[in-house]
Amino acid sequence: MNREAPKEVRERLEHLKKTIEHHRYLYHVLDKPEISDEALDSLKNELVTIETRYPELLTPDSPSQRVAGEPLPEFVKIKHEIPQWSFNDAFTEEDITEFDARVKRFLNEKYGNVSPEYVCELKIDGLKIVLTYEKGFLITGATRGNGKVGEDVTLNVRTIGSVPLRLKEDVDVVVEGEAWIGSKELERINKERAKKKEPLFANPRNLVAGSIRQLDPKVVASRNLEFFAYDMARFSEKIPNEQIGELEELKKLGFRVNPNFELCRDVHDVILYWRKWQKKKDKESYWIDGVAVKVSKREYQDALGYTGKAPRFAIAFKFPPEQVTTVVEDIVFQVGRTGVITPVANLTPVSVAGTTVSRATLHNEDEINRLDVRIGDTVILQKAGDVIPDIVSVVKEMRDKNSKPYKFPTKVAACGDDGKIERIQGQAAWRCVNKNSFAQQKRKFYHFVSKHAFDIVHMGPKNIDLLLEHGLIANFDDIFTLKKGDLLGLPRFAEKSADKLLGSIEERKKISLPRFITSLSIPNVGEETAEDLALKFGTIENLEHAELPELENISGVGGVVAQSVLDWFAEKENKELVRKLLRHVHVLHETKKHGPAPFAGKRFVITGTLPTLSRDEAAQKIKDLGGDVSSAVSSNTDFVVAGEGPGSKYDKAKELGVEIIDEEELLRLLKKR
DNA sequence: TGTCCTCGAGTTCC
DNA sequence: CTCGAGGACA
Repeated sequence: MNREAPKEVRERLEHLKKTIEHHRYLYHVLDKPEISDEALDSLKNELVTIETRYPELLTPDSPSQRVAGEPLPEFVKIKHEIPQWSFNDAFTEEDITEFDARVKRFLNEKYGNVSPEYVCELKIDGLKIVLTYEKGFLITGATRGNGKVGEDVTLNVRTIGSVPLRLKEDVDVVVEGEAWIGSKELERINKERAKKKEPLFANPRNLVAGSIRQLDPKVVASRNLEFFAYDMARFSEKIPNEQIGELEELKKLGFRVNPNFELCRDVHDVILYWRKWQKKKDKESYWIDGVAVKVSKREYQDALGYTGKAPRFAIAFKFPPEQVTTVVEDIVFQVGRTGVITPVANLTPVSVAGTTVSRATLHNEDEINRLDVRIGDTVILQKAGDVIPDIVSVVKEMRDKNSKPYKFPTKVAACGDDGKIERIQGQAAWRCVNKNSFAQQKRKFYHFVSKHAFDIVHMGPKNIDLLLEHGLIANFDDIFTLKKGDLLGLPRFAEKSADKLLGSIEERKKISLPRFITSLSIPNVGEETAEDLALKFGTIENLEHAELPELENISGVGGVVAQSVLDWFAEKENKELVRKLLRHVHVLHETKKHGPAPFAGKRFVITGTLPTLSRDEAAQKIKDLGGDVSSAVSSNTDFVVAGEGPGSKYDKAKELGVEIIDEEELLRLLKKR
């Protein structure tokens, strides 16, 4: 029994309906989508969820009641002799496991305990086309339409190079496949359209659908469409009894078949294939939105048959969407190590690109204004660089009439004291006026023990919080006077964990000068600058007494950084801190072994996950031989070392023609010298 | 002064 | 990874 829908839900439903209708109109009628298909899907999903929960709210005019793919009136309709089923969808590994169990249950009745093999093929994001051949000649080409009736697009299909007009054998056959367009071609066409001030295509599928449904075949021919065949029916010869055989047969007849299909022994292999392609999907020139999974044996396929709307022997195993919509529940503020205030949106948790996201940074005040994001807004969310959640835009149609622009606060409680904040002229960030807030202090501690500073392995943010809370540490040097007795009184701390923590502190009582400088949180001085300073001054005492001209003399250090260093050492407490730290810590003044430096002047950038080395290890090896490792690719970069799953740097390197090598090659270079 | 490059700082989830 | 800003160089 359902409760009656609350007012908020009814209102949200109305907003959803209007918004979806609006974007559907932009997409299908005006051919000018403003949001991605995935974002629109996400809104539709929410609509269906609400309607399922509260069936009394479902009305016939709801966008959820619209049948997709009705043929357009401009085209002659073709009745499909072979019904064109659509596949059911699986979105998660549980879904696919359940599908496998269902298949086995069904086959069990007839064949007993069998374990069917599956064929996995890439599901290309294009437009499904049905080709009918008689005696080897192409007779018609049709869109899928609603599955029973499609549009006759024969003239347009004939312009596609990879669709054979005549087969290699004089057979009758109906072939199904996907028409698609490569991303390069999409770019080319969009460039041309931009010149003519015509609206751009948002993605390849829009372009394919738009092209195939062109009334003028000449326009279609000017766009380089491609075609992959994947299924056959009504074959006048014998249809092979395995799905793979069918693909081979299609190749023999002269079709292009996507080469990345695989025969999987069981559902576990299917999942591995899916995971593999989820990572690799952006490397192909076509768009892939999932994996088509089919029971391989034709006999089993026939036994499984069809439900009312989809085959039981196959399923579309979709990749997680990379763009979804969600709601901004609140905007909160974080205080960084330097006192910078970062606004963060708390979101209704959603799954995007395979992980659940509940927070996203809003960067700064300007970004909030640019997006015009407000609390309660429905927003489009994606992952920037595959990791960091990023709010792309606000779905303004979903916004309440009474909502007002978000006003950046004048006070942030976490800044302590009266919470006052300031924004320095010409800078993007607001900062706490109070430089000693607890929040900021905490962040400095995180930095002090972090990997590139003191690297105290078992001292993470959790433990820092705990120690601060219990008043066991207040200054950095307190870390080195911790006693076992102090720790044992803390929750979650017993013999073992206490020993471990004290052990890792002990290990770091010897530290290199660059790391020591990095750990101090001197504004504008990071790892790289710390290295430069260490090289120039040799000891922390020399650095402490450095003067402005000396500092500015260093390449990479200008007025701002130099003053920043001077200001830091001018503070009495900071001098005191260094003095106290040196009581417990031995700073190694290693005389740099100036071995051979064959990589001198060579600049490297590392991206992705390397097979054996971590990125830091690889960087160290390069630096040992005199090479430079920088974080961004530019025309000055000599080599990009790319591993598994590289990001935008890989593309940038390609664009600039920078040499790309893998770990193996890097190691070879390192050895050779 | 303008442009390009590099570094610092902040970020999320598992 | 991305953004902003500091620094080098023409």
